[in-house]
Amino acid sequence: METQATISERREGYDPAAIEPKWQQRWERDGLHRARIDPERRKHYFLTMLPYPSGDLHIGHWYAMTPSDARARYLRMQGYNVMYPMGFDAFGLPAENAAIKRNIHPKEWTYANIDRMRRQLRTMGAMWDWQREATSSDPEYYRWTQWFFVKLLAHDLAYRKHAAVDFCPNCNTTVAREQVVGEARLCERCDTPVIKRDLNQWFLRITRYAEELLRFEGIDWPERIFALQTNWIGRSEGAHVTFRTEQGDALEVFTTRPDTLWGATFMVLAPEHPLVAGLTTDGQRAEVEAYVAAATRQTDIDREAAGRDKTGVFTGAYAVNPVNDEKIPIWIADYVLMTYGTGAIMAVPAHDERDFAFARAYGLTVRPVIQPSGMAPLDGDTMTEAVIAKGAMIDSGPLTGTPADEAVSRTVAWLGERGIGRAEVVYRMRDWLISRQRYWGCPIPVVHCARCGAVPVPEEQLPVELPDDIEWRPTGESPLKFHPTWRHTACPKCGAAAERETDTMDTFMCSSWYHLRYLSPDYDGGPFDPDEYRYWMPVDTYTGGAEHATMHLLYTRFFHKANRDMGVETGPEPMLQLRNQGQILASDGARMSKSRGNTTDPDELVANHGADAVRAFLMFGYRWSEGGPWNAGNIHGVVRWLGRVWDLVQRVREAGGPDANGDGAGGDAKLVRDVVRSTHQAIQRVTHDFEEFEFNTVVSELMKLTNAILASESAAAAGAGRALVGHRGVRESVLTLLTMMAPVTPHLAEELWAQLGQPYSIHQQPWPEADTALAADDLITLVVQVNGKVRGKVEVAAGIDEPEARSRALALPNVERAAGGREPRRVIYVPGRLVNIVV
RNA sequence: GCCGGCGUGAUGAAAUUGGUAGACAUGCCAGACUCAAAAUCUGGUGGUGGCAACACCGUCUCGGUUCGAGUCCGAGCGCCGGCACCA
Repeated sequence: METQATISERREGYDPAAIEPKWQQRWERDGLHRARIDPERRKHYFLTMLPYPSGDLHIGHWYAMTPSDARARYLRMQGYNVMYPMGFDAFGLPAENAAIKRNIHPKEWTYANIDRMRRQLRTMGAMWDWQREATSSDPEYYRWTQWFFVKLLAHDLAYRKHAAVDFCPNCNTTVAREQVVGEARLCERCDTPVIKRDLNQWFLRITRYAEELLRFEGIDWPERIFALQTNWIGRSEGAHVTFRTEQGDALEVFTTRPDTLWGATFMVLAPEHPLVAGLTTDGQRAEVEAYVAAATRQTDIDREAAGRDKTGVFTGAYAVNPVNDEKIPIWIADYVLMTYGTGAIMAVPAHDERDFAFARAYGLTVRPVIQPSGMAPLDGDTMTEAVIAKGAMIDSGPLTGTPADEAVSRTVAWLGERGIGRAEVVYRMRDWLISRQRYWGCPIPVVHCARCGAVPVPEEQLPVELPDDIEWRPTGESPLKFHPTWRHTACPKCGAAAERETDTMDTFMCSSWYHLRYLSPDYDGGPFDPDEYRYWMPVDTYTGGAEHATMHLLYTRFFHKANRDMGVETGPEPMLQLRNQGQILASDGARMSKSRGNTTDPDELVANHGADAVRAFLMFGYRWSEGGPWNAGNIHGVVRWLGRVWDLVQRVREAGGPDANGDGAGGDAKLVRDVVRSTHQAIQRVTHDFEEFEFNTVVSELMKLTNAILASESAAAAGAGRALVGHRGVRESVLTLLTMMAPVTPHLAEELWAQLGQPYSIHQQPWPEADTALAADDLITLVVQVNGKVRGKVEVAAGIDEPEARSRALALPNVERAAGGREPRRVIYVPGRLVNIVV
């Protein structure tokens, strides 16, 4: 760090600490970043995921935001009317934990952090329109979060139910299924294993949108996100089949293999299945009750661990298989989950691994009803594993002999005709649990009335505000519950004394619509101003981390679709293009964390090198989509580059005005021509790379252009000793270089632009257009291969024709030697690229 | 088990449609400037052999297609991420 600090400090002139705040203030004063509706211009809503105000901006924020900013700036120079807003996802646990630990109010903690982070964010020199800032913990904001909730409730998209839910004992609150991570079932926030609790909680019916959420047409998002969301939603096609118990109760099951129905030799219910108690015979009751009790006590980790020995108990009851009226025993076992399908299965041990293991463990019949081709005839008594492969149906009553490719469809049709079953699609995704037993969140606007039940707070009474005076007790219940007065209110419907809901909402609820609040953060006639909505929505580009794939990114799509169906929004999707950046890791490859002490402080980097260097380095040093370990040394490259650009511009100034040296003559003319060509080639590549989010090559092309100008300059100096930079073409190239640098290093570009007497602001200049003719090479290097191996190169005129290229290639001594006097059998000529001589 | 992604110098990484592998940088080596160092500038830098011209090898491995493969196809290995007793 110490050695790097000296680089920019000692360079004469270029002092980022002086120029950066100067321009930031000027841009702000001039409202350069204000985004206003302008029907005459193409709009572009560029959105970056908003930060949680944890206290300090870290390098990850810079990595996510400054390349995004560069691209937003690029688009503005391309002529788009760009809106680039910023805000804070300000509700959440850390504030409350700080309150408990340090006795500071969450509100105070949060807003102090926001002030601090806003200051830090400004040092990035990003083009955020701060007048569109929104903070989710402001009552003016969460009024509308509540408004959405009430709407969802009115449209039956929110409901309350008593259920076994995931509870984090460390965060002291329930969490959504999406917020439980991995096989170990850890809390997404704090890595504590979650436990099950039976609670009355609020859910949003995201499952109603499962099918639509699987369709990604018309949105340009990474395939990876589609895969993650598709996995998460977990669609399964199969059939719903109604069995009957001997007593006549319907026993519903879902199966993906209706073609194996004739092989069902027993049934299995989840221990929690509502029919268990009624079905169990007196003889089996004690055993069944003991098993149910044991299953209830177990955690999901134990219960859902694959590969574990199967256990279960016979209920004493029998079911009737509707396809053949066969009587089969009903068991209970914890490998069947109450939360998926119907909580009951038909067991086909011959064709399902789990059922097979269970059947062998308890001596139940295994009956093959599918015979895959090319496999020896299956024998239920001797087979050692289930046969999953599809095959022709055997031993299946009227459908015996149905070939593999028709087995499922014909069975489903057959079931339908008899009213026994129908095709069904089942999803793994669950409804979104939004209740949180915490204080620092958006209150759920519901009043519980003894007579009227759960009554939504009327729109005109919103927001239901959080009380400031609150005590924290780590009880696992909402602190709001212990407030002396807050929860007592009158039922909005009947006026009787009633109690407020004391749980608050999942903060993902707040962030599901923040892009709408940015449209008009001060609007109070609705969550957003419809005029702003019509102009700006949908979001054109969205950038942020892929870790939100099955949480925020899924929730926000759901929210949008629900809003559309409720008449609040329009269009199929909220965000058209999504790009994910990777993560900056510590230099040892581990995740950066304050507790590990391996973080990189962006403020310090800015103090040492300036924001422009940090921005440029973060773009240059990584594939943006990948990220990687922090490497402090590599920033030297961009620091040096910026210094060279600065020095170059000083020499251009010294050389005088635009016409100081005209266009040059003689040897200089060629050098000027080289510079111009490099410039137009750079425009082509930089433009392409900005479009593709390839920021590392954006910067490397800009460096290359700088190097090309410097190389021509020193060649001229070595020749005639004149200053090449005085030529109009070179001066224009330098201006073009600055223009293309403007999105990457906005302060330096603006400063040097001004120093060259150009009109303020460089950020309002049009993006340069490449002239194909000027970009064209007049000399090209042809690679000459013999039998596909490079044996030489020739410099030729760009317009060379094939016979000429061929004879030039064959004339090379090394080529002659490699050919060894043999006659060419074939010559492949790729114009502008190579000549391959096959002998 | 299923579904994604990735694998290139000492390091970060480049490489339109298959067409000079390693652009642009970092680091390192040498030189210039300096009393010296830093900074800056110049040159070199994939491996092996050779004074050199040059040759051979080289993009995780093996095989294939092709005049030509980092890129396409097949099989495999390794790492990372997601899902998973999901019927």
